Amino acid sequence: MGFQEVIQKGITSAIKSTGIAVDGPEVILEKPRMKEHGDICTPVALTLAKALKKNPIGIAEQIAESANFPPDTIASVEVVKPGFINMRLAHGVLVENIREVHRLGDDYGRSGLGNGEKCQVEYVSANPTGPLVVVSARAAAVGSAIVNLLRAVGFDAEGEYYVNDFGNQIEALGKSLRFRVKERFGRLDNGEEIGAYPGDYLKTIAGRISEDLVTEWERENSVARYAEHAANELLRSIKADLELYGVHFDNFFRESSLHPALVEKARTLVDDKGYSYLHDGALHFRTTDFGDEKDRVLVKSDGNPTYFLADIAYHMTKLERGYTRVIDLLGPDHHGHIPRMQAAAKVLGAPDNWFEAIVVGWVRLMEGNKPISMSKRAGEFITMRELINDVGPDVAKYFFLMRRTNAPLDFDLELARKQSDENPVYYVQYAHARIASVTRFAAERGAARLGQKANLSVISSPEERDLMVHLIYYPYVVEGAALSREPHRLTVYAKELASLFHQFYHQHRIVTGDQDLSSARLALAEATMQVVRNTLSLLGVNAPRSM
RNA sequence: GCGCCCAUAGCUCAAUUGGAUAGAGCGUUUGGCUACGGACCAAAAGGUUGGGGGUUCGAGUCCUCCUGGGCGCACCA
Repeated sequence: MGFQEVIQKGITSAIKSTGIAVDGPEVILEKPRMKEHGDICTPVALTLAKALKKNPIGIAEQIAESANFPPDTIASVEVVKPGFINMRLAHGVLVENIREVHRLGDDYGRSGLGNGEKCQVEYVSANPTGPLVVVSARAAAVGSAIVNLLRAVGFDAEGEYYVNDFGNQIEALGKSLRFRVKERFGRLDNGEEIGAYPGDYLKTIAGRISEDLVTEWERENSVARYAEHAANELLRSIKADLELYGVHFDNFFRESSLHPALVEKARTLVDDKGYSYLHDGALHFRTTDFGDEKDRVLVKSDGNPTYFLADIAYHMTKLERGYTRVIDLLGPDHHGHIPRMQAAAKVLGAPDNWFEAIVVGWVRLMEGNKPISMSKRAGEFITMRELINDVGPDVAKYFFLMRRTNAPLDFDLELARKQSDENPVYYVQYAHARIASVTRFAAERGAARLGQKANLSVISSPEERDLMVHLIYYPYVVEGAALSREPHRLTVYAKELASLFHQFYHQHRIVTGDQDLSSARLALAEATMQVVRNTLSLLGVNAPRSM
């Protein structure tokens, strides 16, 4: 049981034992914004005052007086102004937490909250019609961080990439590749145009196709060969880019594998539930019954299934595969899909809240304060690979994870390139490297082993205490970030942790002639290093021991 | 026109999901190492949270209207 649960229990039973309320509200604990307000506080008396129409201060005082906590957890309880109960943690609980960090190591911050529940995060899922661009880089960073977070709190989470290797866009891709191939061998017809995908990358792919193969494909007179080849080549390079970025998917699911059987099955399912109807020769899904603004087409009047129907089939497989919850990361231009997918989930028989959509906000690349213009149509855009080559995977990921996921993001390349104190990534990594360096120094002095058995009661300065308080909150930050799917909380936490360490380091020398003090401070520094590493690991960012 | 998202210090962003005096970094000004990493630390200045109204003990956060920006509103994916 964590320290918060212990406090919660103490307050809850105080509310009951004093007879303030038989069935009190959930005791919400918060970290006060200001240090003067203690280490932890609760506004529960304010909530109670509202319900009971009594004076909140009085209630708070009653709770404060009768609350019992295990020894060495709470040092002081104070009731202030409107009715807050502010508490100060005892040194013992902070010390015990440092030992906990050492004991658990990489597992500190992990929990079994999710009970091994099987869930899935689908992200990136960009069409294999070109290289990944920067918005996909953001989705990749966010998606993989969410998977890491869910695993950390005990969910059996998987990351999946849905490959749209079917349909009109792929056919258009085939045509464009065919153009590049004919261009290369000088076989272009008069007035022939490249079509939808004019980017140079198809030239590269065309350049690797042998003339024999081309002759064979031309004999079949089918763009399908070109399309299949292009999609496979592009998917291969997308996978390579993701590998370079350090983002690993558990599965790549191809849309083509849904056709035709599963797509047909999905259509039948909607039919059988009575939500489909024919209109103008096309089969429609009455998604308006579930709050969508208009009904959506499932089968076009030419007999071909829409993307939406395939997507229903895809989510049908997710349900069949036993995920109790699926989280889809959607591009900023796809937020309109949410209502129809919710409708689909209902008709598929999924439980409430089974389908969850997160919209990843736009990314605007900046060079200082000058936006970089990009046009996908003209084939001019900065790819994810170019971004990684420019600033490195760690910086790229960290920048994407600093902002709330659904908010638009300005990515300043000029700042990202800087290896200096202006760059927030290095600030955090520097703290880790600095501690690693100190431990090396301590080892030379033979002080390293002392850290393990340190008597932490000898440290008591404000800087040390602030650091310990921040460390004790880490598991709750992980939990909150996971449950709210907000990985950016981790970057905020990491920055604060690094800052508190730097303050401590600046104020106190760790390795001194005083062995007791040295080993105690070393134990604290090493615990900090461990938590920095755990945090960065969830973000998918390296924690270098030197830089 | 309808719907969704965004708007917080000069810039980039936080704000424990309705809590206390809205906080950091960068930039600006000023100061700080003869010992463990100066990619660091400290101090100052910087705000009508886009605007009006409402809900209540309490609003950046919730409801409403308005302004400005982005994106959707295909028998495309």
